[in-house]
Amino acid sequence: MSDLKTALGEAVAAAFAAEGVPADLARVTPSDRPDLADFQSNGALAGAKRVGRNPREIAAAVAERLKGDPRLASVEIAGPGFINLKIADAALSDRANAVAADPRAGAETVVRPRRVIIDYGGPNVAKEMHVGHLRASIIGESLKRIYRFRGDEVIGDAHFGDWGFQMGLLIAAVCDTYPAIAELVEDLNAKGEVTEADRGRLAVLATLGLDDLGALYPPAAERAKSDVGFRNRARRLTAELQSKKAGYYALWERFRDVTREALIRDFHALGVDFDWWKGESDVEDLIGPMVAELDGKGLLVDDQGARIVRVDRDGETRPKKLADGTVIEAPWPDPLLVVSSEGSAMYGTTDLATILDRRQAFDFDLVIYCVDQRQADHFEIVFRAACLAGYAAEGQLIHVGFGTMNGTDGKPFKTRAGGVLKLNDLIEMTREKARERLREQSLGEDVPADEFEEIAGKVAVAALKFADLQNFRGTSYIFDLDRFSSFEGKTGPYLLYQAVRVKSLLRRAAAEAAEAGPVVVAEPAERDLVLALDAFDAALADAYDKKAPNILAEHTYRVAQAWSKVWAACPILQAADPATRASRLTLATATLRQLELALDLLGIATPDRM
RNA sequence: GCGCCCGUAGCUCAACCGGAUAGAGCAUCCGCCUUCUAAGCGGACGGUUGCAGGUUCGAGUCCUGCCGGGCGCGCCA
Repeated sequence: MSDLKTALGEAVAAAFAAEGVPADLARVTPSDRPDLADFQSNGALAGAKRVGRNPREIAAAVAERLKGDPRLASVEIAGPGFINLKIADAALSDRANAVAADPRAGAETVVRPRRVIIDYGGPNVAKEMHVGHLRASIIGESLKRIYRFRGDEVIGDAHFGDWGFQMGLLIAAVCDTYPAIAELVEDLNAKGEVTEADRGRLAVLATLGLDDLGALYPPAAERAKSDVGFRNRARRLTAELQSKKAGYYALWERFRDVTREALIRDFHALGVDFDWWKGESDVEDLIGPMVAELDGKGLLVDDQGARIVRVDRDGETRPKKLADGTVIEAPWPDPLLVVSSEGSAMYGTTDLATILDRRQAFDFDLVIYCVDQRQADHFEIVFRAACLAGYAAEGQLIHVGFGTMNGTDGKPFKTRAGGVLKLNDLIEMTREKARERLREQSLGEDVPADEFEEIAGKVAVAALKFADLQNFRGTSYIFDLDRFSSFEGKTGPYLLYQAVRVKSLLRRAAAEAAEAGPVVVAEPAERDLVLALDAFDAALADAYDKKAPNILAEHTYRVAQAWSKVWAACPILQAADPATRASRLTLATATLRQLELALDLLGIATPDRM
């Protein structure tokens, strides 16, 4: 069952073909002029040049062929050759009934499902989430849901940053701060293993919380920039951890576990859940054999003491400025640094090994990296290396970049105090605002305390997520606290509110034993609502193809708005006659289903009341 | 220096392979609750799409050059 746009597209294509104009030009789109038509086709304009005919003449001939179509109330030609189509109310009613009867609310599935991994979220050990993580997790989560709903087999992977130089920094900082832990770690290092007898002593590690780690890491990272001795020590500790020295490894396990546990909880509160929590450490064992394999394939080249894979193709160069100021033509992209001059694996090495791991664990057709746009060059290099190594085919690895969240000064967002705003603080702030609003509605007295909290949480998450998702992912935007915690206008809570009003209405209808029946579209507001509902599949397909949840967000808002207008203009339970009431109840049910479904695909849960 | 992204209403953002009169929300102003949740609905105000050229029947969208902003450019991740 296809939507009106597709069905009309086929009819127009047939008419074009019959006129000898390429049918691929016969695209039907929602009308730019709702006052004149529901849909339009601009194909005659594009086709005129190709076939050497006047566009209006083509449009007239096509229109003539379309006039007999019972689904069309009118076919008109306007301007230089636009074909304007107005749908008959009966056809609109049919479509509404079809959407109402469909558990998927009119959405199709892909013809050929793919195996897809979506890498998103970007959590790291010892780092509490801040507002910057909002985009990374929200966009990826929505893409995961959209892809899965369209029929692909999808794995969401958090790709936990738990292995690397930052771990050495953290070990140094923790040992300097907590002598008892330092003593235990040295002891275990000396023994070379952790035995059953050490169980009790390990309890001291359990006192380390994410708060402690979060407080220790930033100053340590800062110190490493200027203090060469400290930096070298952290490097050494990193290497010793990576060789799995018992004490450091035990300490690191605590870092990993305490962080992962807290992050899983925080992500879940945001409606973000991963299928895989694979860490960078999980591919550590693959790196040695992988390097040997790359070497065997002749891909590794020695360069300034390091080992690299060149990924530039013939003739790909760019002017490059050297340290001494001279400019030379150098290959581009830069090579992938696989082994540093100190013999350690780098960021890109781990990423490459992760691709290999994913190939082995889940024979993917596609991996989507939902990561900050700033890493575009890095991924280009890694992807090319992966193709050269034979881990992926051209086009199977995609970087879906997103812009940064900036402050009003145009730079990455900072609080007034100059620090980062913790994601949990932002959520709690918004949740408190939701509680206040609920108390004003005096809903607080009517619902149990736990439901009250649940509603406040859902409203807060809806506000934050929708505020982000309505922006195209690729562009940076200015983070405005007021806008993110706003509940009126084009916001998440507005969308929830529309769905909740329908739920309330349907509860009442059930109590009055009011029956639903066939939809018969009559009022202008009803027409607009059905046209909005009809556009679901197109929005979904577009969001899928472009990996852009904002397209679905926009659609969802339109449906909510169209419903709100019906609500204001068309009495439902008090409708003039039983048939109208039955029709509107069906329309309400269909709208609710699509709204809840679309919101769910955006990662937003709908409460029963608010 | 080189590359990528961006510049649209007072503010924050949209705009479907180039199409008609560039759309929303917020803010401001004016209306609408004895009837299904007013977190709502209706209306008004608000634009030389950074600037200058070019391609086209037609450009916010494509090309060139400027201006302004953000980001990136092997031994951090």
